[in-house]
Amino acid sequence: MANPIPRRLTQARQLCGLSQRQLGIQAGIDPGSASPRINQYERGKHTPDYSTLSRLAEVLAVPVPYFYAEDDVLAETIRLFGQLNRRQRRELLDQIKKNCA
Amino acid sequence: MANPIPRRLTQARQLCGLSQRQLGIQAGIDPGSASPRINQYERGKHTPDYSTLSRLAEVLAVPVPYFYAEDDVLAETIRLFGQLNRRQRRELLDQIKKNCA
DNA sequence: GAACCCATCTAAGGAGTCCTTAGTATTCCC
DNA sequence: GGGAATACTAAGGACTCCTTAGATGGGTTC
Repeated sequence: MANPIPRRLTQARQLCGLSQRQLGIQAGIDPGSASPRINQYERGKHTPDYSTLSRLAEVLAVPVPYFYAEDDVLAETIRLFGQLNRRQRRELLDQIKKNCA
Repeated sequence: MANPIPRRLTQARQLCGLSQRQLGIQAGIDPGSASPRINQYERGKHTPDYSTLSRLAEVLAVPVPYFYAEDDVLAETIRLFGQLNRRQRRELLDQIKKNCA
């Protein structure tokens, strides 16, 4: 199975209407290397470490695990989870537990 | 924020009742280096690449994104999501969409 | 208690990956 | 054409990982 980061990163970035360079800069990457780095990530040439991924997630307003979801339904579930408040998250988890039992 | 992999990996491994070495071997790592590698992952000394993480996830029966969940509620949501069938997953996603709208 | 086994953990260095620099190609706008 | 923005790539020094070798502590058996 292929690393899902390239696809997820591109998806989320384009949804935010950012260029590769802009995304990198907003995530705190040196402006001189922001463009190649994000490009390398999106093309699967290299993989960002956790702290980089964490800052990218913050800029793109998605939870970090979103980048690692192969399954589209799981990816969307994770993305929307990030928009719920604490009570809604708990309620959601309780509901799944019922389905599993 | 700290990388959640160490904590999640330890949690999932212990739930399966495997030793660090056993987990590594079952994930296809060379038996001669399985023990130190898993230990380094669990202690946060090093980070596994995607293909390694993917094989660990398979052995431990969790989705890959589970390892990257900082939030405990999200972690449990992702873990249980992996145990649902396709229809249940769709239903779950539809439910979240209602909550978001 | 000593000899063994198992699990956890660590140091160190060769092997491998990433980040930076420098640059190309394409498009769009003036 | 000239300028600016975007996407993209090669190459090498900088950095991280994987492997090897071994230390530590807890059981168990003799």
